[in-house]
Amino acid sequence: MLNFVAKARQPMITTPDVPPEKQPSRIQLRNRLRILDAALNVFSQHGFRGATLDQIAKEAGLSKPNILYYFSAKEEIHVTLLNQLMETWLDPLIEMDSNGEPLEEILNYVQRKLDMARELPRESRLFANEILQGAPRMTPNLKSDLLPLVDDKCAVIQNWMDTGKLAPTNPRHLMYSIWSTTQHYADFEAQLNIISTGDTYAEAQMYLRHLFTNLLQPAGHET
Amino acid sequence: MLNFVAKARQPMITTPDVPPEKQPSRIQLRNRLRILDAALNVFSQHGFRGATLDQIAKEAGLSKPNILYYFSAKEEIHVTLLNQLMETWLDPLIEMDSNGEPLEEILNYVQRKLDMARELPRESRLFANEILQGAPRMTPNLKSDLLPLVDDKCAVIQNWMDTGKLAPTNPRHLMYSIWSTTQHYADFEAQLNIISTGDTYAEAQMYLRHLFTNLLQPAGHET
DNA sequence: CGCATTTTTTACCATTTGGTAAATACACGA
DNA sequence: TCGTGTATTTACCAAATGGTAAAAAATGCG
Repeated sequence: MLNFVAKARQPMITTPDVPPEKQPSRIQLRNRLRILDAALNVFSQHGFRGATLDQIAKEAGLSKPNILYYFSAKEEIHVTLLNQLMETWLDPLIEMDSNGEPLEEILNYVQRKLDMARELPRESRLFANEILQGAPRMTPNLKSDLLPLVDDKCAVIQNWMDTGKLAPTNPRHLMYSIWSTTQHYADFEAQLNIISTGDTYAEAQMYLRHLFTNLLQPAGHET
Repeated sequence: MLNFVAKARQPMITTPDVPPEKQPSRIQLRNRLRILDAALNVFSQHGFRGATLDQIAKEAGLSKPNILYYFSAKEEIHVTLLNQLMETWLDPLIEMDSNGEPLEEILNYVQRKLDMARELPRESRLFANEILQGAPRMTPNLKSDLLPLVDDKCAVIQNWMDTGKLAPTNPRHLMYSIWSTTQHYADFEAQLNIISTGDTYAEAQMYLRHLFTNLLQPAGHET
């Protein structure tokens, strides 16, 4: 019997936990990855309730009981994905440097978010699904991780505006609009595939740069 | 036995269909509305696969077989909602007048979309769910209704830009950004509830007006 | 009222779903 | 190579799910 609880990324060099819990074997590592990858496909497309273990099992190339050998329940797979996602998701915002050049920092943030939409569309959709459903399993994470981070970075942006380094506007809604415009390219891909023409991401990059530059360029700095 | 096919809104005054199909009774009208309302709650929160007839029945205050007396299958409820949604959804864009004052027309469109996010959040989420899942049941509608409309309106906007009435930018991506920023307030409500401060919609209205005015105001027209 | 039609309920059903138990096959270090 | 823990399969199960048939109840109209 296996089923070690998802203590995902903690390096845990400091306290060598009382039960010495041997490290996972190669097979465990490989299969857990397979399962999480398959589950990401399924959950991001159908949401938690709409996804089935059979689908995940099939996609992972494993039997259903075998999946439940690595994860004790459907929900555990989901929360594991969600926890991993939080890190990835917050990272670009964390990187925003209060000592950097303000407009460049914002535009960089937009660019990173757009890159993530292109490179990690499944993750974007997993997140969108979770929030659409009322964030039943993510509310604690959002409160503990996202909220303080947003508060912090909005204060930084507000400061940039107060000191005339950025044109004044609502920092929170600026953030919302960065999130929505960039994630839209992943979350609404099915719609864009129907109505889009040309290289969507290349166009998006130019357009968004233009959009946010115009908004935030302080007066008298037009190029 | 009932179960008349959803030929929803067609006034059909012209051709009085060969089988004279008596019009639905008060009870039918009331119960179909109840069911659709309940289904909108459930589908918009869980998506098609995640929703169950039992949930819908419970929420509608009817028994499950009774629901299947009015709609022949779960899917039929869903497509009925989706069809009704298309009309509502496209309406603000249809209203955009090529003879109006360009900037005002765009800002009006943004305003309408934002109003819809506030007043019809369930519809917004139903749509988002459908697209997130790859638009399996809506692709035909999008191709037949949305695509030509978008092409048309983008041409109008392009014309406004070419004639100097709007600052030049990518009309398609302008549209994407209007959709994403406004719908975000409905679709990501769970997230906003956690991190927002103050009157979100009042702030959003001001912010979005500012954002798109800055983008589209032709040079030399700053107020 | 009397009766046909409409609406609702009761009792099902086959399939799918998340999950378990136990037996079997496999890997790998001594 | 042998044995022990690891990994996988087989065979299940109870509950949930979409849906049906037919009886019962309610409606409404002549």
